[in-house]
Amino acid sequence: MTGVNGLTIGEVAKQAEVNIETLRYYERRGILPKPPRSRTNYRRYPETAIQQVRFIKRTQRLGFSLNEISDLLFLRKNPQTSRAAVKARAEVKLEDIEAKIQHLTEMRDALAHVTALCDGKGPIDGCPILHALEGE
Amino acid sequence: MTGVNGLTIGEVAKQAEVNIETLRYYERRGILPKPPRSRTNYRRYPETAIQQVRFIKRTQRLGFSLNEISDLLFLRKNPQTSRAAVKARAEVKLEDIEAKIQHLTEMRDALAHVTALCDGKGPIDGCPILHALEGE
DNA sequence: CTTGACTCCGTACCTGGGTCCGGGGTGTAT
DNA sequence: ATACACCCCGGACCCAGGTACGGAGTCAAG
Repeated sequence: MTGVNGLTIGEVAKQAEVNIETLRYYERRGILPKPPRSRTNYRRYPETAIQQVRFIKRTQRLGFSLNEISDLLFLRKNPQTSRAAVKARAEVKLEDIEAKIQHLTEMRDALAHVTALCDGKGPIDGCPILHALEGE
Repeated sequence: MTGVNGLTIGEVAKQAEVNIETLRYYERRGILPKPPRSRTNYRRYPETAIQQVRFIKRTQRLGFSLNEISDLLFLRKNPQTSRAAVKARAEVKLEDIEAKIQHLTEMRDALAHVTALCDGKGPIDGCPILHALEGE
């Protein structure tokens, strides 16, 4: 059954390291193309499906939501869209991520500062960490 | 009614730029302290509530869940703990934050890398960003 | 004293991203 | 031919984080 006829959903799931349900979910979401079916209605995926799923997962790990990913996939299907459009989306995401890093860094510095104020001794009352958090 | 008696829920919502329902939700979750009530059972928030809500929202945008935020708030809430315990909590959070920065930095670098491949010119066909995401 | 905006509460509903369930049909190795 | 793993589907469920609904009470202005 495996072979020239295509991959079963289970095989794709295993190769792409996702749950079978996730594949059916992506199909419902329109984010993964509907594969052809066998005579007995089994999904028969082309080999490329594995790469497509990995693409989705990888892109998700870069901080894109499934909606943003379908947006990217939609762009790719429209030959009249430009590379600039893709690049623009990537750049927006990049700025998102950079802003988060920036804020987290500020928070880390603030927390590190406050933590350093405390020698870890004494009662809660007058704890310099709590004092600093309250003022914030 | 506005003034020395405290802020209404609507005023706090407006100032902190959240939905009224969100404030009541936070209260149910125990993330926002229950404010005193007026004779007629209206919530009367102190001015500091606005800052508290903004703190929550800011921290959330940095990637902390509401549970983690209550954890952070727990630092200043628990009167039983010693300074050492507070300090320990703060240090764990510091590590959390550093891990998040690390993760985001990896995402940023990967995304910056693929983005840099593209000069933003030409048709989508052969777009190096999509190509990189597809193939790896 | 009425009107319209505001508040109360409980409960239901929504989005995102899945995951599981159950009753059925297949595929194949023994 | 029987067992057992695999697949089908619709729908329920999960967690997180809210939003909306609706009937009832309250407030402030005119």
